[in-house]
Amino acid sequence: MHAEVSPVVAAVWPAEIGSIRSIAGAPGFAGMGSADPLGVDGVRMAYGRNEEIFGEGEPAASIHRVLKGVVRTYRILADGRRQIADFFLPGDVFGLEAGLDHCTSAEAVTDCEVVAIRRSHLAERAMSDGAAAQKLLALTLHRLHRSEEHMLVLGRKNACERLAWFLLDMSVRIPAPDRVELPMSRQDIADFLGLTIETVSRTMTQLQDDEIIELPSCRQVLLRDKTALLDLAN
Amino acid sequence: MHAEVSPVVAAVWPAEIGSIRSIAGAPGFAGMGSADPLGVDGVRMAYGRNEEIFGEGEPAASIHRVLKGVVRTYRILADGRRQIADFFLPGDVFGLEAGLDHCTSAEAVTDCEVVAIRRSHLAERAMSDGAAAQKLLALTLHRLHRSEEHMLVLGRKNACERLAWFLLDMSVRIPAPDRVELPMSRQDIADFLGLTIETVSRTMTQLQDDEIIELPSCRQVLLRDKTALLDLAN
DNA sequence: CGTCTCATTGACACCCTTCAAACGAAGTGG
DNA sequence: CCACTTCGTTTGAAGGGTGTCAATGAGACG
Repeated sequence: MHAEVSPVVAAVWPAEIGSIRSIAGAPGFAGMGSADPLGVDGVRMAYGRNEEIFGEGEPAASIHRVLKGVVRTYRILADGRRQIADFFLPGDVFGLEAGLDHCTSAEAVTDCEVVAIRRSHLAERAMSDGAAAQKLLALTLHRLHRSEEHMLVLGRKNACERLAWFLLDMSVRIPAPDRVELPMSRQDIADFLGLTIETVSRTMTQLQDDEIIELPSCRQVLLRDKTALLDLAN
Repeated sequence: MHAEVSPVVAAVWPAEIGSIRSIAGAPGFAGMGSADPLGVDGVRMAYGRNEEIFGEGEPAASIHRVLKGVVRTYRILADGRRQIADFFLPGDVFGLEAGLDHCTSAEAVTDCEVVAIRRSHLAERAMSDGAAAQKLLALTLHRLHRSEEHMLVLGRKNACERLAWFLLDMSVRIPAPDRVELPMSRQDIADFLGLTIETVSRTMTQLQDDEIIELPSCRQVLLRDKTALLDLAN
């Protein structure tokens, strides 16, 4: 949405730097990035809340791994309807693309830091190192698996089931056994689950009325009855 | 895209053979499999209409490539709701899994032939041959791309837009410029698009009434006004 | 011709969306 | 410290798009 590029840093890596807000404190900012689990060096970057990390149609020169914070990837239709493909938590990789360009956009849900890993470097490495290639494939397959589950949710589940699935998924990924601190807004949840913000809100309070969850605040969810949630989520 | 079928075929592995109907005519039924574009030998198999190729939960020992016919992969909920993940045409690869087991089921939409390629062989090959690994990754990324587009359709498009998108997609993949011979039933289309069979049927006739398509028979669709379709599909 | 399967059409209900307003929390300035 | 604004969330009322249930129609096959 609003990518403020620092004039100082932009000179170094013009196309790759987001806002430098959080990165300012980071020590080794002028050298190479940290070596990713994939075995390739990357460039560390920071983004403010709602800042765009990359946009649909831009050349996909890098894949990204979340270090801190939460990221969303999404596609939008001409009239503004948005479908969030997924939320990415620390450790997760996003921005995997089949073609040369990004076919989804990515934004920071919260202030966050990510490593951008050049595809060219990655390809080079993967070509010679079978284990690295396998890791990359495993990541992609995992994404595919999640996508297919998401499709089932979007195509065949009702609002209540969708939300139950979402909350359970978040509680597994956060991970905090039965107290989930949602990093995203109701609008994000709605666009992730193929619903409207009103339906998400209504369904949340319904689950609370049924004593399945509890909402101390709108970002905090206590999973009171996980069995019921699992039952709903199928 | 289209894999050419070698006349030489398939070792006899009882556990892996579907119906032998179509295979019966094949001559070299006891030899090695044909070399797949991925560079690994596979076992050729044939399946009759609606026959299961693999089921959710079964060990995923192989990935599959369609040689002839059409395949669907899907997931089902406990109460029978089904979401078809995709249809696979000749040349397409399906059965890519992140874990050890299949998390989707696969069935023959029409009588079909597929090659089953052992994951162990593939992994072995990919470990030493960087180009093979890259091909496999590209296939998986392509699947991911389609999944994410499908998610947008399921989460954010109405019945008319979904059907328009589906028909255009089929017309590209078949490929017959503006006469599409649908290989699948209305129920399959419904379960692919997250609709009911009745809604699919009604929407089809609505598109016909609007002179956007024409339905000589229920399996044959003439795309009269592709511009209108593209407009609907976004 | 009868049967079976699949597709189409109709009537009605309901879940979710839309539109609108009220509410609450957080931040700002007086 | 308290108005005031702003943003996000919740709640309400009404309407519409799809689903559900049921009946009819159309091919395929024996």
